[in-house]
Amino acid sequence: MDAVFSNGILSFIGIKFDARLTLIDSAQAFRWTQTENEVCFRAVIDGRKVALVQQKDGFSLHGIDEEDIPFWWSYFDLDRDYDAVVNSCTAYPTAHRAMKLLPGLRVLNQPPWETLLTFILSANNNVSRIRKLVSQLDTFGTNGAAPTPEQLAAVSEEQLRAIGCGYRAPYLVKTAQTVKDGFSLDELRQLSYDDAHKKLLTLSGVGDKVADCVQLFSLGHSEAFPVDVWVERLMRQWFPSDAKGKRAIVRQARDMFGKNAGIVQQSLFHCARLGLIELGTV
DNA sequence: GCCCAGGAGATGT
DNA sequence: ACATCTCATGGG
Repeated sequence: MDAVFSNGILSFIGIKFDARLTLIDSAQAFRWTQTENEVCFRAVIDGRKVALVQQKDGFSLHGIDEEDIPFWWSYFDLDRDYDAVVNSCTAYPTAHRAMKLLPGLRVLNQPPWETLLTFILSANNNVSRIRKLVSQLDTFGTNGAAPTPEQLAAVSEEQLRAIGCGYRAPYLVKTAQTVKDGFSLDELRQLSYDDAHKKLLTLSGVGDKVADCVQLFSLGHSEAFPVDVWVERLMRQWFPSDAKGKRAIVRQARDMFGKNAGIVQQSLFHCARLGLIELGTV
């Protein structure tokens, strides 16, 4: 894979990347919009306004600063060898098949605070509405960026209900206050998966599933295995076991896939949602 | 009108 | 530790 930077444009050539799938359909990020003949994508990530163009053999980022190249390198998870992940799950044919069906799907490393906000909003919600709520929440931020913990802590529960947050409104206010008061999300990167998970559970609106999403999509904890209604169904059908609750399913998946559990989960999730692999109704 | 959505929190056992 | 209920909101 080659990376070339010139005049605010950073191009990655020779890499498998499906922009539509990774940035929008995969439901791991909710800040990207697709425009202009379906090859251009735009977003404000951690205050950085960027445009991404899908190329035949890679993608390019427009309007970025040279000093932010490491940020974007991490964001798009360019250090990970996805072929190695595919090869790591040959013992589980359905997982191997799912990985091969979606070769351009990557797991992003997003800014933790933004990620925490979006997945608190995700609770018992659907993808299209999560995206609208994230967009609405940006009205409390600056220049299209997500509100900072300080900005959000200054917003009332009533204001959040007014834009449609519903019963998640108090969760957002409390967690914003907690982070404003010194809870460090970045420090969680240095902790083990289990220790970071326990700390995340102390935040309002964060349970096992949301914690796993934050760990997988923003803290580099690739062994995190978020179990939502889709993943629970798919695990019971494609990998039958004696696992009773969701916690047991998480343990099962981590036993099967180890450090790659979260990466594999993304492909399984999308194959189920898109119907690429049959998922009956039980 | 009913059921569902990348669930969490409170309560009761 | 586990089951059950409630919590807004919009879309199918």
